[in-house]
Parts: sequence; structure tokens; C-alpha cells
Amino acid sequence: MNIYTNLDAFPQANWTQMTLPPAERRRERGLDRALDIFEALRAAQRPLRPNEIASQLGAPRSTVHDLVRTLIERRYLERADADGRVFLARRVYLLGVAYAETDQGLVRAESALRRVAAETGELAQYCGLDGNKYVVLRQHESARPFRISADTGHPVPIPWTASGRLLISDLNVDKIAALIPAEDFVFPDGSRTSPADFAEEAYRARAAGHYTCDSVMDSFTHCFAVPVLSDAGRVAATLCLVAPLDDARRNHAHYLECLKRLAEPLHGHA
Amino acid sequence: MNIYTNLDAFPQANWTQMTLPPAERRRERGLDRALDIFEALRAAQRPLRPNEIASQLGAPRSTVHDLVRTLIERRYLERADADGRVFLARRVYLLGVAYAETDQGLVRAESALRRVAAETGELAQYCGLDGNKYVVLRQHESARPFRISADTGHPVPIPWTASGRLLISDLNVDKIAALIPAEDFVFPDGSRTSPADFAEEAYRARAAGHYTCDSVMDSFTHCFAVPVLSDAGRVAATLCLVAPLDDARRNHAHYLECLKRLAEPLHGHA
DNA sequence: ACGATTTGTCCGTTGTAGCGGACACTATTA
DNA sequence: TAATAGTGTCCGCTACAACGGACAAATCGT
Repeated sequence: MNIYTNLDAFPQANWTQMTLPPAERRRERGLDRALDIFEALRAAQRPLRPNEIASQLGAPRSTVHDLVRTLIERRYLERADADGRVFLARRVYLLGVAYAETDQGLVRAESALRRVAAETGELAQYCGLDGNKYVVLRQHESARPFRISADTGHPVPIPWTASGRLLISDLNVDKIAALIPAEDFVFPDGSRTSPADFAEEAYRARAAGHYTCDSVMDSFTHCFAVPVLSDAGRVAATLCLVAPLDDARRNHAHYLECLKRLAEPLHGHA
Repeated sequence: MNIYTNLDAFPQANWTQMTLPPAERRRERGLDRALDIFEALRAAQRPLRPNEIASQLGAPRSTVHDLVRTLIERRYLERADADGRVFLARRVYLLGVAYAETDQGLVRAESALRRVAAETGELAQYCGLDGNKYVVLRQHESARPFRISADTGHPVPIPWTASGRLLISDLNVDKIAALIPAEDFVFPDGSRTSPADFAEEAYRARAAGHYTCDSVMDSFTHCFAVPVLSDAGRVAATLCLVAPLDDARRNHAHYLECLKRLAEPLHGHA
């Protein structure tokens, strides 16, 4: 309970100045705001003006300007155009590289993806969770003429994906419902599922060791996912494959076998 | 000049409490300290204890503990072992991915690297500067049995590399001397060069459109580098190739031609 | 051409984050 | 066993960073 909760405690003089007792007026930490700036830029996927960032975050303009300036000095951000827009800088990328090199799951996934792609000719992906969203962590594209690649790293509602079933299959129904925002159970076409039904699918997928379904994000691909287990036996990531519908139907068993075989050496390293 | 500079200005009472007027006692910003933590972990390439980080940075332990806690809450760091060590987390990697996807230089470099590696069978690299150091931004390994890969992303003194010549060739001698730390002109074997000589090599390399030399970091490879130009005509990055000495001698002209040809479409995008 | 926005910068105020130091707990040492 | 060195946590103090608001310049919309 902050001081604004008890209105009687407020000095009378301030009432005139106050437009609205903003319920949660708190001075944020610079660090938190800076991380918010990073995430805003990641979400936008394009350079933003400091003021745009400020309004998106609901943060004071002067603060954002100041933070952006120091982040630029530190080369975590860089000016991206002549209009003062800024974006993530090379320093951020190099931090990411440092992570990628030490994460044994990612390192080993690389060769598995290459082999899946080579063997099937389809798009191979290594996927995981970022908080309460699904993300493609790394992918290897086939030489296929039609490019069907979801962008790496962009958050997608967990229920929209085949991998999603496996990735939350270690959680009980309550935890699943608590983790995933209600709106994420609504598919792009407007139809929906329930946490209970989704959990049920998840547990069956976990038992089967795989899950496949037509993509809900487009109308011409089928997705295959198999789990990659941590040393504790949890689903730490998934190895996936995205194929055109006819390819998927023709090679269903082969693709699944390939994924399971190449996921084998990944277990216990994520 | 801070208040400690003029000792007379100091209240007498404080003298007893002061062990030492620490010359530069300044309260750092949390954001700066947090970025320092990132860089300490990147440099270490392994998980560190909060206290290790604090002593490396010369930062107060309590502050580092606090920052580490909030960075963990925000999932920019994660506990890496049972001994309380922490390292960069997936969130950081995803920021890096976001950068990599929007940097047209990196995106286009990917296919160029693949083709260089395929055509020559050698290790292909896309390199640039991180401040006053040279870094491999991305690389594509050949299927060669002997693995000769410098780690991606790790800072190396600019004069130690073939690319280094090209990357600083837009600077005059004074700026080169100002940018590169004096100790970086000393090679691993103890021999050294001067800023003037190094600059001279750089300008000749720039004019020739390439530079090659035996690696100073090992005794069995030869390095080839060609510039990738920005739209302003500056050297924004280099396309490189690392080959065993005998391969390099045998295919010298071919490798250079291959690099130049595949660097061509990269110009104007970094 | 002219207001109306939106841009980045600057500055005084004040809440609080960074700090030092004390503390309890564990390993390692002798 | 005691002593030493290390760990993470807690708790006031206060320097200063985040903030709101004012400002001029640039850009927008007619």
C-alpha cells in the first residue's frame, strides 16, 4: 500500500495540482526502463523514435531520451536513420552470440537442424518458450523454391503451434491456464480451444513423443514436433519440421522418424 | 573536478570516518553497472558468481547482488548451476536474433558465406569491428575434418588480423593510433608493429581491394580478406577466408577471386 | 503562409537506488 | 576444533537519477 492509497493522508495543497491520483504512480528504475526499451524495439522489429518508445511504454519522454542517449553511448543502441530513429546495435547481437555459443542445446541443435533439412528437404526448426510465448530459436531452411519460414525469435501464442503442446506438457492444467493468456487460446481464424482441451492434447502428445497438425497460421503447411528433453526429463525444447501439406501427407512417418532419430542426441543438454 | 578534489572543503568531522578519499568516488548508475555485468559475462564466456562479477568490476557486492536479482527476474540472466553462478539468458539471445534479422549486412552475408564455404571448402567469415576490437560476426564452417574456427564474437586486437587492415583503412594515421590500444600492436609472439606501418599496410590493402597474410594466432593458417563497403563507400565489414597454408598457396588467386565476387552483392547494405 | 503538433533539450525537485557495513552461514583451511 | 575466507541477505543513509514541466526548433497539416 503506497501513500496514495489513503487519500486523507494527502496534503490539501496538492489536490489542485493533481489531475488524477494515478493509482500506481511509481518512479521506475532506469534499468527496468532500459530493458523495456530493448523489448519495445524487438517487438517493433524496426527503428523507433525515442518519443514513440516513450508513448508505447507509457514512460516519461525525458527519461527515455536520457536512457536512449546512454544506451547509444554504450553502443547497445544505434541511430538507424536521419530522423532520429534508433534500434538495437551490434553490441546486443554479440551478447546474443555469447549466449548461443554456451548454450549446449542450441549448439547441438545446429547440426541436427542441418541434417533434418538435408534429409527431408523441408524447413527444420528448434523451438522453445520465451516466457508465455512460443519462439523459433533457430532454423535451417531447405533449398525449397517457395520460402516458408516463420521469422526466428518472434513470439507466437503457445496454443497456435504443434511444439506448444509438447513445451507445456510438464505442467498441470492449472499451471497451463495460469501461464497462457486467455486470448492466446483464440486462433487466427477466430475459433478457440480451452485450457482443459489443450492440456489434454498436450499430455497425449507427450505420451506419444510427438505432435503434428496443420498450421493455424497459414493454410498450406503441416507442422511436426518432437520433444527435446532436459537432463531432468522435462521438455526443454522441440525439434520441428514445417512442410507443405502434400509433402507432409506423403512422408508423414518418415519425417517423424527422422525428427525422433536426430532429437535423440540432443536430450540432456538443454 | 568533484568535491573530493579540494580537500579543504571537507567537513572536519568526516575525516575520521574516511579511510581514504578515493580520488574518484562516484555512484554509478544501475544501468551502467548492469551493462558492465553483461560484458563481464560475455568476456568470461562462462557463468560467474555475483561476487566474482563484483570484484572484476570493482563494484559493490550488494549492488551487484541486487542488479543480478532484477536481471534474473527479467530473464536477462539465469542461474547456471547450483553454486549460484549466473549467465546470460535466452532473452539476451532473442534480442541478438532481432538485431541479426534487421541488419541487412548480416542477412545477406549468410548466403555469401555459404557459397564461399561451398566453393572453396574452407572456413568463411564475415567480420567487423566492435569498438576498438575485431570480431567475427558470423561464419560458415567447411566440412573439413580439422576444425579451424576462431570463436565467433570474441574480441581480437585489430592488428592481429588480415581484416583489421581493411576495417580501419578509412581512418587517418592519427585516428588509427587513437582507436587502437598500444598493446594491441604487439603480436602474440612478442614482435610488434607501429601505427604508422600498420596504417601503411591498411592503405595499400584498401587500394588493392584485398589483404592476405599468415595468421599470427596460429602457425598453420593463411587469412584472406576483402572489404564490404557501406553505401557511403566506407569499409563496413569484411568477407574472409581461413585456409591451411598449403591450400592457401595452391588456390591463392582462386580464393581471392571467389571472395571478391561474392562480396560484390553485399556492398551498400551495411 | 500559419497555427498545430511533435521533435529534442534543459532544469529544479524529490523519491529512491546504489552504497557501505553488519550479519548469519558455509565451506575451506590449519 | 578454531580460524579464516568466502557466500548471500539485510538495513539505514544520502547522492543522484527519474521525473514533470517549460522551452525552442523542426515538421506537419492545412
